[in-house]
Amino acid sequence: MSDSHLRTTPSPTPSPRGLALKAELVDCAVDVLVELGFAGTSVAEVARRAGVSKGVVTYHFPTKEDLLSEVVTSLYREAGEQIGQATGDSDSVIGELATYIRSNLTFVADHPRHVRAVMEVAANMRPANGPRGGEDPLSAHLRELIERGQATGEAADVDAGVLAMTMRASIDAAAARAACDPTADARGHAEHLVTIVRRALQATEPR
Amino acid sequence: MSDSHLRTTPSPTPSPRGLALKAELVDCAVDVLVELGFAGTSVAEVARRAGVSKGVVTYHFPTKEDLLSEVVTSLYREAGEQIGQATGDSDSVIGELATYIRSNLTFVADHPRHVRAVMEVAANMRPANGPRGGEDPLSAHLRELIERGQATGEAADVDAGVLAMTMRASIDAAAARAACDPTADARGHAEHLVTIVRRALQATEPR
Amino acid sequence: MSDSHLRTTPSPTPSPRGLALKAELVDCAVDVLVELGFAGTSVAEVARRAGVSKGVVTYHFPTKEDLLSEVVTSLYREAGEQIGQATGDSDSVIGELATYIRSNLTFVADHPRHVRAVMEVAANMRPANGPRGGEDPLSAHLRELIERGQATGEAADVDAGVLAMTMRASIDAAAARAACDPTADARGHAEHLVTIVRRALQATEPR
Amino acid sequence: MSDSHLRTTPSPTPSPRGLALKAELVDCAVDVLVELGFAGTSVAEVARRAGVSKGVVTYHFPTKEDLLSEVVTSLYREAGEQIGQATGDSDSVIGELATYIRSNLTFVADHPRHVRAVMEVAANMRPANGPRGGEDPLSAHLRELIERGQATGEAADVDAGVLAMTMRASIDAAAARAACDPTADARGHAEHLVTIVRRALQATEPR
DNA sequence: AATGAATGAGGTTTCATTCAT
DNA sequence: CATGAATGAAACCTCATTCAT
Repeated sequence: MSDSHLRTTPSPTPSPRGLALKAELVDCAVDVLVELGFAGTSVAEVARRAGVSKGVVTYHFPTKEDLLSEVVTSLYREAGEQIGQATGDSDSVIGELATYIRSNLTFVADHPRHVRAVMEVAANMRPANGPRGGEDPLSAHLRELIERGQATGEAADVDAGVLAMTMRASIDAAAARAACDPTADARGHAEHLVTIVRRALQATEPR
Repeated sequence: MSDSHLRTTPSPTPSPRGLALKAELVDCAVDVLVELGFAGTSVAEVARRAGVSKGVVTYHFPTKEDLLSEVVTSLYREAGEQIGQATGDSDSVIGELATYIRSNLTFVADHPRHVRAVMEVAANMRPANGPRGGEDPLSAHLRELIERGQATGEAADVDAGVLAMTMRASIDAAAARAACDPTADARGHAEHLVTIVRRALQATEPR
Repeated sequence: MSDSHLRTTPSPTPSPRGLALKAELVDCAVDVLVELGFAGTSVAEVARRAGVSKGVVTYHFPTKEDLLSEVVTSLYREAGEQIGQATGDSDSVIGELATYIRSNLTFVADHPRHVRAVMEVAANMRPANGPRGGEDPLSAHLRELIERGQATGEAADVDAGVLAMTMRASIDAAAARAACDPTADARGHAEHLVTIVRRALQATEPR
Repeated sequence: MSDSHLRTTPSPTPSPRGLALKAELVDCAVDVLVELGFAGTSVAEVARRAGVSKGVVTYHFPTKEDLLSEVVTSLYREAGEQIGQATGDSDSVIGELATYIRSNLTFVADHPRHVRAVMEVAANMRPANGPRGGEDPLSAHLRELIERGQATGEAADVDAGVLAMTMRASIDAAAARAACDPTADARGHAEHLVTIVRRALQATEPR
């Protein structure tokens, strides 16, 4: 008890004040990313928009990377909460795909700027070990879902990998659009995309 | 050579030598963009790879933006030439869409690095007049094509705008993949995407 | 404790608690100076090692310079106490010199880290009034001792100033060595240095 | 011949202009080191004294460490040239020691500021692998010289390591003094130190 | 046409210090 | 007494750009 007060960096059990400011800084970083792009995003600009000194930013986020990582992480956190509780017809694979698309694009419609900011970061903050090939994990999940449907005969035999990539790409494109264009209708996009996917996977009528 | 007085800007009737060097510089810029990303791309690095002094670069491209614009423009030029002469079944809309997909992804398969470089630039070098909303012109062209097919009854009544966006997004995603992952099969992607689009546009009950 | 109104500077009649903490902070500063060097010594690092917040340090030592000065002063205080009570053959000058060397290097052998820390500070924290020329006071004291011996004929006629500087330099070098290298033998150095000095001061032909 | 003009960093075959400026920058760095100390030495201050912009310094010395290293290296280069051609009585070990002392302190007397600057750098720019214990190589050379004399019986049996350290320390102390105090007499110091060393090594009269 | 040199703005980060609680 | 938060100056470094040769 006597020696429980260490630390010279932000406390692990942060004061509400500090917590609120951190969130505010992340918000400002999102704005800057969306409006000025990754290359145009500087710690100084974030501080300026938050109305604090540059030092405040580096106090809470010792490194620029820390700040941007938090932009990404906080979105994932929110997405996890919101999407996690979205459940649809999980009895059919096509139903699951529809739920996936809808919950994704609903989330996008609710947080267009944050989503765009994360895309900006993801596109530019490359992992240390060079550009990674391989399949995107989000697509991979979709692909497995599709393949499951194909195994049961519920879904037609189109290439699962390509369809998965296409779905993800379509969702991301709608997200990008929604972030820049307030008139864009992400939820409408979802419905139409569901239709497209459904038609693509429709078992061909055994004449 | 025609006249001997000093010029301080690149000749309006450029010498073949100068042209070749410009092309070389663009090539090197592509390499740097692919390997180091937009943020890592500096004039100095391009010059180093080209084996020339930094001054040479700024002589031919007064501004960094000029150089990067040329990276983009030259790809469009090449793409226009190669894709322009690709003709398929232009009697059916679905045939035209297939040709579009195939020629696009064939081009991507042939120039993966250049394509990746342009994506890098496009993602980061935003137009001066803020983020533009509205429909991407490439998607718009596809949408019109689809709508034409729907008008004739050849294509089913899925949302043309969403399908167009989805097609473009799928093509771009495959391009991004191909640029990073030499084992990726852009042409295979094209065929599978054609299938997906065909199924999506198939009139529902031809019975 | 005598009065209960707020104070904003450390109490003039410091509590034992405060005293102990100040000593602890000085100790930590010594550690940091030794391990990270002057340039690497920050208030934050000292606080971290002491397990207190940065504010505690600046509370007890309003200025970084105050802290480092205390590092120096406290060593001098300890040295004064320990060396002051060291007495040897004070009947002969050479005996006094030997005692000086031995007590100095004994002290060094007992406090190698603190000594190193002070050297780090002394080398970098220069007096406000520019670099001081002139004779180092410690050397001056030695010089006077030697000159006294020369006046009585006990010591040979070598240059007292140079010998004094040389002795001090040798002691400091041994101190520096001892601080970095735990295998160094400061006390052995003392004996050998005594021998060297004795030979240097030996009347030439006692015959 | 056509492709012999690479490089975007200072040319390996530098123009006389660049060479002169580099030397000037090193000179200014020496001044700053002497007057402001290691901790007070900033690239900006060096640039200010040289009357050039900060960028010029980092153009010629990409890193602060590069600049300081050059301060050290250039002194060693000059010292090597000047001391290398100093030859004295190399028939006796004591003669060699005297020559060593004299040539060292002559050099010091000729370049007091540069020497002081290098000491400043050496004291603070610690090698990456922590503080190194062990014997200083310069002392080691002296020790071997002394031991050689002892092997032949020319030199008395005082501890060679301690005497070597003491000689080096005395030389360095005189150098430090000379850099700050223009009235200091390094050459005089040399003569008196030679006397001290000679007496210390004098074979005791075999009665 | 081409080069090396120079510039200065701007970026990230560190840090001593101050202050409200 | 003690703390976490905030500040702003200054450090090093990168880089697009300009210019004399």
